[in-house]
This record gives sequence, structure tokens and C-alpha cells, in this order.
Amino acid sequence: MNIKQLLSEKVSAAMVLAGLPEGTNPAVSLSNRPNFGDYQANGVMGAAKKLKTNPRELATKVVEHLDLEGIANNVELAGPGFINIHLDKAWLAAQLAKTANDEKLGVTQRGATQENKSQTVVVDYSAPNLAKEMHVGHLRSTIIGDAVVRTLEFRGDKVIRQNHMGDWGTQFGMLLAHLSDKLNANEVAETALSDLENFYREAKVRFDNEEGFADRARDYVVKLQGGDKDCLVLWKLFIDISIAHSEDIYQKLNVTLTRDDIMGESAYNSDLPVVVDELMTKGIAEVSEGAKVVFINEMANKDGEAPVFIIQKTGGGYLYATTDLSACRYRANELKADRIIIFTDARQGLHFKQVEIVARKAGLLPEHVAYDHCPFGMMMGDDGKPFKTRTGGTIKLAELLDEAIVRAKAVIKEKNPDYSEDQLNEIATKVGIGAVKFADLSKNRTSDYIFNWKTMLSFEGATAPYLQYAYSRIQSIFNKAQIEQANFNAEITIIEPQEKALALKLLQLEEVIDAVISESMPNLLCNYLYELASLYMSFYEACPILKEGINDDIKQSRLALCLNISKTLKQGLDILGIEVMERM
RNA sequence: GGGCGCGUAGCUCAGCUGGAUAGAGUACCUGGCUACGAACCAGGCGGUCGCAGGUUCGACUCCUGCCGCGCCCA
Repeated sequence: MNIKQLLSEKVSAAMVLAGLPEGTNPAVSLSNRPNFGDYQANGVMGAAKKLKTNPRELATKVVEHLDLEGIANNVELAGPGFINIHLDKAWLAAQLAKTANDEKLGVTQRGATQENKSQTVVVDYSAPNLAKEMHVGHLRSTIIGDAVVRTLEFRGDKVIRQNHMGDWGTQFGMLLAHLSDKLNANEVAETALSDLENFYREAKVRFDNEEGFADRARDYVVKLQGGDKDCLVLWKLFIDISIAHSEDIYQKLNVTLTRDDIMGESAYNSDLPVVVDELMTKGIAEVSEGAKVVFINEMANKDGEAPVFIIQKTGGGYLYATTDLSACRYRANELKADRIIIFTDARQGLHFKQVEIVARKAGLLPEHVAYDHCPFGMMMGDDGKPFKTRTGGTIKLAELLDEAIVRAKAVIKEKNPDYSEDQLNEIATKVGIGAVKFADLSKNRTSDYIFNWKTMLSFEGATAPYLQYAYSRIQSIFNKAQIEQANFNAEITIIEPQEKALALKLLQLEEVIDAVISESMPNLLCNYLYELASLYMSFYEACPILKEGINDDIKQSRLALCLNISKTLKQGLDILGIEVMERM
């Protein structure tokens, strides 16, 4: 069900009948004011400008031809040519009834029809550096990516997750040398690597200060790249333990990534020389100062100087650029992607722009495959300055999540002193993790954002607990009424304005889902769910359900509305990777 | 120096292909629990949308030039 789409079609048809050319944009959007109706069509004014006619007269003609019989109970012309559409309550109720028993809540599935094909979408997200522990800077990519993945799957697309982990590179020489020494001193690998941050710091200190250690580290790099067996065993050990750290985080974060989704940088190693050869053969790359490079003429400046894109260094080493080119081909050819989405921070914008240009030119990425680099801003400290990843001050993701749970537990305990320790822990986990995720997911800005414990872990206002609370309240009502939700069904009659607002909001889920997919912006879903919950809270105050003296038909109708809201909240939050609970 | 992004209420942020009186949360103030759960609700306060031009019936939105901040490339 997509009301906006339906109305757009209706208005378009009326525009054609009124003499406007096919394809004129009806510009249907939500009305921003109740007395302007539920939706408004603003396309007439733009069309009138092009035709140099009177917009008001043209709008009158369009309204005459506009057939919204049964859908709208009032269509009015306002201002210079706005068409305000007031939807009919009975029609809204009828649409809701259709979605009542649909597990997809009335959201039409891609792939269901010929013209509505499902896509294969490769989503590259999270991608932590395995040399270190995940820190707060990894939060955005991980949870935004996961939310988009779940949205795509909900809509019926085929998603292939790709965790492009940083499991290769020169820093591993230093780490392996250090690990080797620890093992020789009879330390157990798991113990030695229990704190990766510490381990990295130790190795770095030795690298900078200890006589001969840097040379050994470089030696390890050479051996590793040369495929030395003992060295690879050591590397594998390190990687495995580091991945386990990430898995803990994913589980705690309720993120769907698993080991099977890992396609680290190292996976492309054998293909890198092939890619370079191919670019050389095709004449796209050339040798410049000993390195193999691509001059990107498409991005040349005013003086005709093209940026240099290095794919192989003078010494023969490869770079991120080479790996990312190889990944393009793998995803397009092997994974058969229709669309590739990459979630990284905004600093890599230029890099991915260049990768795309080169990959397209080299035929590694066919035209029909969409390549979307979706950037987001950096995490800043309270002082507005960026977090420094190397010089300390970094907050480990694991610590942030634990802190969130501890804080949530304190709040829950205060409000519900009777919960057992187990109940407390379970609820605190859902509330705390949900709060952290929602605080981040609800922000759209691609610019930097300020990290603040207080706002991140706030449980009041537009937060995850608010949505979870709304859900729990509904469960509470059904429990009190002793009604099984699974088999409950009743006719919805819309009477109060709060009920109409809720019905309308519920029917807009598909519009929101589609917007999340096309823009890769889960914050749109966050806004939607908050608005839904907020409308529910108002409804809750204004429209009693179980109180004495409530007519039974009205009671049943309101319960049916509650059930619909409950399902939508649960499903919507699930897409965001946030859990709900019966009681909180 | 070149490129990208950002400047909206005290603070954190929304604002959809240009639309009608720029919206939330928070903070602050006023009301509401012997009540279907007050992690809530109702209301109030708070804005020259960085500045200046331009495009037009209409600009937070598009264009140009400045100012400030951040990042990337050299």
C-alpha cells in the first residue's frame, strides 16, 4: 500500500484529461498542516508556469477531472493552485483491514511481479581493522549498514553482506613479531590478544623504540606477503581471535553480520596483479616514476592536470585502490550485483569516486551496476574536536555498550523495583543497546556529529526506550483485557482525529521503506516510528479502551488499531535491529 | 592552492523532486497520576534558517560571491 503513489497516479490522470502533457509531475506530498488535508498536489503551479497560463484556472480543471471517489471525502483548491486532499476515514479503515493479516504489514514485495523485480544488492559495511579493537568510530557503518540491509530484505531484495575487514597490511608485521615473542614465552594466544588495543600499543612501542624490532617487523611483512607458511599460521591465529572480538560486538549490538559475511582485504590478494595487468594491457594504467598509475582525466583541473590514482607502488606493493578495484569486479561478476552500497566515513569520498571512474573505464564495473558510496560524518568529542584514534582518548565500542546497559539497568530498577536480576539484565540490554543505536541511526547528517554520553544514553524524549515503552503499553492493554493477539481481529472504525492520524501513519510504512532504500538513510524510518509512537501516546490519553462505559464496538476497533500499531512498531524496530519487550 | 561537506531555537537535530504561518527532542515555565504503565500527556517560552545578491507567483531548499568550521588531495 502506497497512498502517495496511488494519489500521484490519480492526479496525473486528471492532469492529462485537463490537457497537460503526459509525464507532468503531480508533486504529491504530505500536507504540513491539518486544514490543508492529508496530502496535497502542487504540480499544477509548476505546469502552469511552463505553459504560461493561470494556475488557479488550470487547477480547477484538474480538480474537475480528479476521480477520488471513495478515497477522498473532500478535495479543495487553495491559494495559487494547491490541491488539498482529505482522505476518507472509511477508506483508510478499509485499507488498514487489508494489512491486518499480512506479515509484511501491507508493504508490497519486490519480485512479486514482472515489472517489480527484486534486486541483488551487495552491501559493504562495518569493515573494522582487525589489528585493533572496534571503537566508537565503527558504530555508524555497522548499524546503518545493518539497518539498510534489513530494510532491503524486508522489501524483498536479495542482499549479500560483505564485511571488508582490514586483515592485511604492513601493521601486521609488527603485530606478528610481537605475537611470536609472546607465544615463545609460553603465553596463550587468546590471553595475549584479550585486549587488542593494549597489544597494538605494546607492539608500537617496541617498533618505535626497541633495537632490531622494526627490522623483524618488516621481515614479517615480506614473509607474510610471500606466503610463508609459518607466518600465515601466525597471521591466521591473530585474525581468528580478532574476528571473535568483532563477533562479540555484533552479537551484543544485535547486528546480523556473521563470519560467512567476511570478505577481508586479504581475500583479494591473488587478484591484485591480475587487475594491474589488465589495466596496463588496456592502456588505462601507465608507468610513472616507477609506479603504475591511472591519470584520471575525468577529474582534471582547469589547467588540465589529472589526479594520479596509484594502483601499484614503485616497490611493487599494492594499495587500497587496487583492492577496491578488484572488489568491484568480484561483486559485479561473481556476486551478480545490481547495486553495490558501501558505508564508510566521508573522508573516503574522493577515493571511492576515483575507484568508480577507473573501474567503469576498465570494465570492472558495468554501467548497469549501481555503485553507491554512502558517506557519513566523523565522531567528534564534546569539545567539537575529532576523536584521536592513535593518541588515546578512544572509546572502545564494547565499553560504550556495557556502559549503556549499566545506565539502563539503573533506570529500570528505579522504576520497577520488583524485577528479578535476570529480568533486569534482559530488559537493560534491550533498552541500553536500543538507545545507543537509535541515537545514532536517527541522525541523517553526513557531516560530523558530536558524541556525548548523556544524549547517547538518554532514555527520555525521542529515543528508543520511548518506542519500546509505547510497544510495552500496548502489550499491557492486551494482557489486561486477556485477549490473545494472535487470533484477534476486529473491524476498525475511525472516529476521533487521533485515530485517523494513526491510520494514516500506519499506511505510510511502504513510502518510508522505499525512501530508506533509495537514499540509504535509516533515519527516515526512525522519524517515522517516533511519529507513530508519539501519535499513539496522544491516542492513549485521548481515547480510552478498557475503561468502563466504552462501547464494545469502539473497544474492539481500538484494540484492532493497537494491534496494528504494535506490529508496525515491532517490525520497524526489528529493521533497525532494536528489540522490544512485553514489559519494561 | 584545488576539491568535497557543513553553518536552522541556549543545546542535539528534522525539514522529502522549490510550496502556504520553518518543525521535533532537550533545557526552562505552567498544568495533569485513588486513572488502560507519568520512561507519558496537554500547553507556554525560544528563530534576521551564517552574510549579501540573483532566479520567480513563491527560496531553509536552486545559482553566484563572501565569512566561518571540518575533511580529502597536492
